[in-house]
Amino acid sequence: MPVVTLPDGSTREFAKAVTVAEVAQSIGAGLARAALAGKVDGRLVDTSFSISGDVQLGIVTEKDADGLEVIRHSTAHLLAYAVKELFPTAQVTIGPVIDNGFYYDFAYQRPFTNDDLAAIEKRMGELARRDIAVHREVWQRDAAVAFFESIGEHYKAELIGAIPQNQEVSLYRQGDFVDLCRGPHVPSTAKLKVFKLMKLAGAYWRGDHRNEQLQRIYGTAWARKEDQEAYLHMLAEAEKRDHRKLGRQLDLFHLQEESPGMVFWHPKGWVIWQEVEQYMRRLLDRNGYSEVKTPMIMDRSLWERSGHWENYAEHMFTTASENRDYAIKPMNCPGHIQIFNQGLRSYRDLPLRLAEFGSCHRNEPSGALHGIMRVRAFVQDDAHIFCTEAQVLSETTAFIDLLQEVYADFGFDDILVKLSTRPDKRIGSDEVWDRAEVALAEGLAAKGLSYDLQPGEGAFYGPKIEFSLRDCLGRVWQCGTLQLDFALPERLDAHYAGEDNERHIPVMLHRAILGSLERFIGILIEHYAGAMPLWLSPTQAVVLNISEKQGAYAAQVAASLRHAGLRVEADLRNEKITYKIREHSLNKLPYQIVVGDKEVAANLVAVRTRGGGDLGQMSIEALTGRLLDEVAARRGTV
RNA sequence: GCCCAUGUAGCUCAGCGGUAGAGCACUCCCUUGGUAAGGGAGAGGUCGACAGUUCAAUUCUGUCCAUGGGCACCA
Repeated sequence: MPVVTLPDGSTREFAKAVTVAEVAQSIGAGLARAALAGKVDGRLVDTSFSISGDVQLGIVTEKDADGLEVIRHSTAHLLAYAVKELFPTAQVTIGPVIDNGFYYDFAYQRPFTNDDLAAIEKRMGELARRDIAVHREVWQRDAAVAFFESIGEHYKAELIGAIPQNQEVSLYRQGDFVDLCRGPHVPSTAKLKVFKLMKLAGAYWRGDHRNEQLQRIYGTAWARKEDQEAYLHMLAEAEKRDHRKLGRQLDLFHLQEESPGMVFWHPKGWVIWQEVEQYMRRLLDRNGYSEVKTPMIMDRSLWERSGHWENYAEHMFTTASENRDYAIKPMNCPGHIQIFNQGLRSYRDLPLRLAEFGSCHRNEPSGALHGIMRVRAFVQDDAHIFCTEAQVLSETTAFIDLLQEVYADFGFDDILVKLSTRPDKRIGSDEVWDRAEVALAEGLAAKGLSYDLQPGEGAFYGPKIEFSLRDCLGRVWQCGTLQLDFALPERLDAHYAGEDNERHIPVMLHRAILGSLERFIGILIEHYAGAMPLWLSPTQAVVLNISEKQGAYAAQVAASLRHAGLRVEADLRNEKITYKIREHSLNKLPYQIVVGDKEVAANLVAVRTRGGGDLGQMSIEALTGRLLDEVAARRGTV
């Protein structure tokens, strides 16, 4: 006599065991048609799931997040089904749900082509329209292994073989296609209406680069056609904002073959850089940091002592001279410890905060490079705080305050936090790691920040907190970091005299807010789609004369604004005003100052914003005040 | 580093076994025009690099380099 309690609190009693589908049918035919899965006591199940006892039940439809998940998962299976029909010798592996869709990895004797992709998508559509029922079957593990081996699916057999023996496994069957899967799945392929295969890629079996490479097919799937269209539109928007495209269009920087992963900053791009750097410099100064500069090249022995040579030699650029081997610094910390080590330090010097806009080089794998976001030469807004263990908490909270101020000033308000703990490859004892991990967690707790725990993702010398920004397209970028290090100061012989007149080893905090300036500027470009807030705009205003007669006045207006400290150009070219406005608008120039005979006569200017807003006529003084206020407030310009 | 794709004028791209084309940008001339493209003329390319096949290679093949999408990596 199962009693089913529905989400609204109402109950239904059945004379015997019923399936989720039958419960849905008892509520209404519409709901029965819409049912994709059920949620029984919090667990997602198929609509064919049989309820024999008293349960809480929710009918999952495409309106639920769970329903979308089921659709995507089932679409991944539909993809595998289509591939097996078209390429019977392809072997299936795994096909999980990811953000916005799914993928499925296959092993096949030749690479799939884009033509194959189109054929597969077409077949998926045909299979979906055939309304093929999806059945769940429960097998004994060993029988399942034997079955998949017998049909030549060795990867599946390996996966099932890893499941504990005597455990039952569930298989899903649709038509001729059978796959191992925990489920649940939609009851029929006809529920899968909105999907699109996106791209082909290579991926290692089980995510390990020592294994063979499989072929991954990515797809997107949605409950409603409008949702998919919105998603595809978002992708198109993201492409328009691509910092590589905008960097070229706006003449900010370029990259070229001769120095892969290293940026040539053009004058306009360098203005943005300098604004960012000077802003950070002022803020660090106000927050008790001392700026330093350390050598780019240091003897190999120093990197051996720091442990970097052992752990990262293959990713360091090296050079040699007069029988000495050097490394080009991949990071600034050993250099900062050299400064700390000069002279005898006292506990009274702590905390000592050494900051550097540190130019680093790392020989990143060629496949990792990505525009100016992932490069081989970069500058970090790096600093190292030498302190006592007792000071870690206050330094952590002060750092978080500073970081939040910076992100807010750049226009980011959605910040994600992750705490990464000890990796397998590490230096330092477990007791030290225990203390380090606790200290960071306490700092986060003190600021009331919630975070994701990433076990095993810490640096080799200590745990870390990572701060990521979510931009206006919802994409996440890791920028800030705070890394606790109990190991490196000891390795490089840093110590101070304590109040007890004993020798102590300081704790070191590695920290950055922007991360690399290259990457951060790339993020800014994409976040603002190139239309930077006024304070960061390479050219803040351009003065346009309507005809040659006003040339001298236009030049004088531009000079006056420049004198006030603004970055202003005069465009006196022999072109129509519409032509100039179009060009400067495309270049995302914040303010366009138009002067014609009327403005000259009245000693005024006509002001237009880059979004097309007409601010009308005003005096040069009024305009100057307005622009300076906007710069000071770090506001965005429409 | 691995898989796949791509590399033609400053940019975006077309083309093709008989050594190249468009649009925009650029230069000059005409035009002096009031809020997103006025008109005309001109200049510009060892078709990523190096080999090979061929009477002939930008085109076909191979190797390398770079870029793009993923994977792996990211101190």
